[in-house]
Amino acid sequence: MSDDSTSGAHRPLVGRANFLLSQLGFHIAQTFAARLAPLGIAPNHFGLLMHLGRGEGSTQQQLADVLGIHRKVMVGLLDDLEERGLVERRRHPHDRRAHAVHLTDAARELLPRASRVADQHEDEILAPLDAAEREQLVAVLQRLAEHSGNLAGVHPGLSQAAARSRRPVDPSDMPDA
Amino acid sequence: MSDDSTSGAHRPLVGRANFLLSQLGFHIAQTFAARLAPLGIAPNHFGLLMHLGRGEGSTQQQLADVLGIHRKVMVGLLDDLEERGLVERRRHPHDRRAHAVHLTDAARELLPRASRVADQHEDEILAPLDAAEREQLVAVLQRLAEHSGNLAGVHPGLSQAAARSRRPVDPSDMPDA
DNA sequence: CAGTGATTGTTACCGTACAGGACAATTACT
DNA sequence: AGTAATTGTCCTGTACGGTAACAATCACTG
Repeated sequence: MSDDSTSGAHRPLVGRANFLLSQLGFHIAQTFAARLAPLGIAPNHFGLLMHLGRGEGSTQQQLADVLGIHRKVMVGLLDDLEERGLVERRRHPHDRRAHAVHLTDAARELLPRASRVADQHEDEILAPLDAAEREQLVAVLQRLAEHSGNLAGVHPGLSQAAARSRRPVDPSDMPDA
Repeated sequence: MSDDSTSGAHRPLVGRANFLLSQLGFHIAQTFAARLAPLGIAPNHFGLLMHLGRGEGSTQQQLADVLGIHRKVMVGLLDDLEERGLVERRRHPHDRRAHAVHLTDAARELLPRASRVADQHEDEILAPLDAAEREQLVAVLQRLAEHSGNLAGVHPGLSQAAARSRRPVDPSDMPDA
């Protein structure tokens, strides 16, 4: 407190929770994208596949609403996934202008693998923590996420942060893999 | 564990620490940028100013090295800050091709205000936690950050995530301010 | 002291990603 | 039937990141 009178800006960034969270979050997003790249999908694709794995047949508009993105972005995401043979745009049974989005068998085979990648990634991130600390951290983060106003399970950077899956994985971006 | 045999992807994202950290980190970066926007700077500018507040006279190359970005990005950052009258590119005393970057009085007046914005922002993010929980969270995050391989106090998204300060602050991005 | 290579800051270029508006096809309402 | 709204898509302009190149200057070498 006594130092603040001189400049007020000397509190280091590494002691601020907001900086640490942002720094860690960005790093995690980067490394997760790198881990997912060999599977041919990006984190936003993974989130979309996860959602579809829990309920198919939705329209693109419904999916966009749930994930908090614009229809146009959903078009691009589904184009990517359809190109990789992971989703199908079927005709909607009740609305002929809408598509009913379904997973393919390839996606049902890929999804568990991607989920395992996420588990491994999480495990590596949390390596310095024991089981009790991990549990406590997740609980705290869930409280913070809920308070932040973000929709549960909806990543705010879905529309932009993960669209660079086309870029080949740069080894310099992967510190230890 | 018993459900994993069916699809393996049913573990919700909200229970994964890596997703929560990425989600929170992104949200924090966004809201922090919005809080900083009225001051006319972006988070990356703030980080640079913070660094300069602790030692002026460095060359642009030295600053770029410390912050882990390319010289070209530093040129843009300093262009922004110089345009806002926050930094000066003086002649380097020993190297006439390099610039010695110095803060202006306006920056010395702005820096404590920006620092207070960061404090308020942190306080809002951590609102659901009491003092002990906050301290423990910071300690845990520091451990994770150190293990992640990120340089202390260096934000990996410095080069890209904060360059949108020109965008006017969208009220829908500010949940409660 | 001349000369060659390396370094600093800057600019130009290119490819990509995102936001906005506009569009045909189809549905819902009157 | 006819009008308004919705769905999915496309087009365009804009901005950003990364590469290469450039003038100016320094450091080293003979």
